Amino acid sequence: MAIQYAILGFLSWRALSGYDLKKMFGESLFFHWSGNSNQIYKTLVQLQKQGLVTCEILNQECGPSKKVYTITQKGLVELRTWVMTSPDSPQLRNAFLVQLAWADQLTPAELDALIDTYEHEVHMQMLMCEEQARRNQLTPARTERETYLWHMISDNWIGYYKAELVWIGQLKEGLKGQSAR
Amino acid sequence: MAIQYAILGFLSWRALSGYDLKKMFGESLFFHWSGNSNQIYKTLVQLQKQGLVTCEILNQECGPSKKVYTITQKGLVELRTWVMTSPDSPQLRNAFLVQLAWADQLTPAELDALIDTYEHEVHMQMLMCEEQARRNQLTPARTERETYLWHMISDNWIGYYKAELVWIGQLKEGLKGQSAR
DNA sequence: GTTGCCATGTAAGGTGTTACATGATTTA
DNA sequence: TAAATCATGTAACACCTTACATGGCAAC
Repeated sequence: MAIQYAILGFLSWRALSGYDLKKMFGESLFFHWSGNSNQIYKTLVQLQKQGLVTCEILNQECGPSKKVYTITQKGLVELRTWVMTSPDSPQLRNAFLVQLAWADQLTPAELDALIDTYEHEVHMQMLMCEEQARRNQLTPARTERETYLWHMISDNWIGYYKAELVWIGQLKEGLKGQSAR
Repeated sequence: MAIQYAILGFLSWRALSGYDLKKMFGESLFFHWSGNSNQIYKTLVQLQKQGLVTCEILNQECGPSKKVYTITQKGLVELRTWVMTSPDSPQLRNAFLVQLAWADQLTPAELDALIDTYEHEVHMQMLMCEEQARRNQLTPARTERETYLWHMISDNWIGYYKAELVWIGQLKEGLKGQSAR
């Protein structure tokens, strides 16, 4: 999908350093990148080469100097163009479903344990998402519409986890019914 | 996540050639890999080196000869071990949500068009999933429980797309309400 | 004086993709 | 004879990850 557009997006909000972006990606659950320096610093250099961002070195009084990146007009156009491209359908990568596909060799107890572990994992993830949505930091809110959009993005994630938990419930029920026979 | 376990899984069902696996991954929506030769043939060689599969060259009367891979006892143990590992929480990679995060610079009409495109994409994907679940080919059904598990896997995917469509509906409603103000 | 945060960067490797190369056989 | 299918494989590269290197400054 390319992290470059996510970076351009954040820079369209405000000027940021590589370190700022690193933290943002590291903390955000909604932007799924890990926030590793390698990718971010390299991408920033590349964006600068393409003329999509400019870089200003800021010598701070306290702490080391940093490079603050600002999006250019060209960068804004590039971002806008990308935002308008036809979205791909989302790609789910749920390793658990692959595990489940070959889980028939497990005993009923082992399978139950596996599902419980997954349930717990999903539940935790949901709580973290809700917490992050509640704290609502590092989200631009320049217009009422933008606030709404970001709210709906959180909603999408939380809704997914909720639906997943419901599905897990059905799965367990079904297996209970099966072993009773 | 590693395609190797998905391959081991299929081989635990029946002996297959690289070409068979390539087709399976290419056709299956539930196993998200593209099914490119590079990955599959290399992985098979690697699995053979590890002693998890054995290879038999089959000279067919009609058509070119092929290498048929069979899972070993060691391979079955390896697969079982992996299936029992603690599942990670699923990772959603929905580029559309990232587009939406920076979509406030679009006009209402442009945003509507973007959402409509996504809705169409998701709808198509759902139909394809349903169709594949209905055809129900290339799914092992060695026990009643395995049949049930594979049914629930389809269900998970289809449920996701359905939930996504509901969410899109809410998103559109919300935007309508917003622009009315 | 060691831990932790700010800040930038590199090295190495994992995982997956598209595109291409090769060659035989079947079908239109 | 041109195309599609069967069958195996390589090359190049995109994207992302963990781990490491460097250095200053702050706090305890």
